[in-house]
Amino acid sequence: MSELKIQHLITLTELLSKGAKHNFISITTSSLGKNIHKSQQAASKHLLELEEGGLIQRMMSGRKISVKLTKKGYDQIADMYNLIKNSLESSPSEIEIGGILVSGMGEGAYYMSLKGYTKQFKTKIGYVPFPGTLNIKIEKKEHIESLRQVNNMPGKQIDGFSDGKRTYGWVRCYSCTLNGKIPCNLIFLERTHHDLSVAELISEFDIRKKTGLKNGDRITITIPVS
Amino acid sequence: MSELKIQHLITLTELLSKGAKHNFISITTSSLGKNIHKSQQAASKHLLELEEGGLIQRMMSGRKISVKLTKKGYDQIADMYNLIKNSLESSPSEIEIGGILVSGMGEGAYYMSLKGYTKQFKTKIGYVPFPGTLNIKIEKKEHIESLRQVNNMPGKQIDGFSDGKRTYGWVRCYSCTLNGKIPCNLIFLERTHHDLSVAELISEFDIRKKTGLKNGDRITITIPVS
DNA sequence: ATTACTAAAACTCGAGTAC
DNA sequence: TGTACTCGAGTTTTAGTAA
Repeated sequence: MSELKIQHLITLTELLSKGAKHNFISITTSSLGKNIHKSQQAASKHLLELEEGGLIQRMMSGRKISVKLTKKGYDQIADMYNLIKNSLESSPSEIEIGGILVSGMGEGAYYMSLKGYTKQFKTKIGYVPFPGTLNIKIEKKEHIESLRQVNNMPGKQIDGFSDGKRTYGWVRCYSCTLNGKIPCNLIFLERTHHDLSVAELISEFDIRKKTGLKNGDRITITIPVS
Repeated sequence: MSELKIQHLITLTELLSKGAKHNFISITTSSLGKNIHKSQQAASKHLLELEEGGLIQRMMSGRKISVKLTKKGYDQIADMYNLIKNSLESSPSEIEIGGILVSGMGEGAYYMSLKGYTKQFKTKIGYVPFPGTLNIKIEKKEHIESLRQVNNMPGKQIDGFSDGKRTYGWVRCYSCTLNGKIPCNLIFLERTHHDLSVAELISEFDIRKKTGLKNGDRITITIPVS
């Protein structure tokens, strides 16, 4: 992880951005200090230390200083660059939420079968869900937080409607997979907007039947993230 | 340049590489400490400070800690990444050397016209140089250093030869431009290997005639770098 | 105007330790 | 085991200042 003192990285980067890779650049310690948000004295010391460490080549020219990175100095920056780059790239772009299968309120099945919803499901998520939702009890605080995060992401919105007697709220869908393989949709309902300790899943088929999952089984939901 | 304390960047990067961008990851302060080459106490403090700065979201789960980067935390890393990236990329890949045109030793003209050299010039740099070299007096210490750097780079080697009476040393050529436009070659001669306060240029044409440059004029040589 | 020294203030770290 | 406090030692930064 580099025996490079980290504060010097900023200084090196500043010099590099001024073009100090191949040519000597002429600077003053106070301008450098200003740019790295340190005092003139600190900048002067950094330069001295960088030279001592063989990271820069430093010459006095008149009252100013001429500096150029050495190969070692350049390599240090390149190393740090690659370290961050790898961290950024190896970062998986999925949210994982674990929970326990519980029995849902039977009413879900009824609502989801209403014509006002099914027409939209067909066009927006590509299928009419099997009647009935899969309820997942989320136990870990951090998974509830993750669910909150999903809730703040834009999803596929199924609009609410009214049949004259009453109104039915919107449903927001997030494509996801159950236990890494079963495709389904995580849904948020307008009416239960507040409760994030239970996640509801819908799927084209009867998941309980297809997978043999029973209440009390631990499951994992994986939601892809942009 | 970020009000982010730099030492925390390492911690953030470590968390990110463990996948803390989208999901809470479960860690102990001592394992984190080990990874960032700091003590358990330092790791604990860093986490506390990162949370305070709004860079991570932190939850106790049992005896361990669950951590996730916030948008702000992620942005900080991305910012630093882009900063370094820009520095690395905006870095011009040329060496610039300034100097003053002086009269060369007339002998240069003679040597460069020898068959043993001209044949090689034709094949290696594409032309037979105008007889006579252009001598540039380098005044700034840092430009002499730059010249030394060029001298350490691999160039196009014109081999020495012998005509039976005496031997002629090698010549090394570096394609460059004079004052940003005139194409020419910077040459190093075996016999003057040591003196880097004068640079010698050769060109296909008579530069003095073509440009009207006279002794005492300030000129700039630009040498492209891999 | 510069650089860079000294001394003191401000930080950061880790050992010891409480919980 | 865990986290995270206090406190002393070491390090870094800055103010003041010499050259």
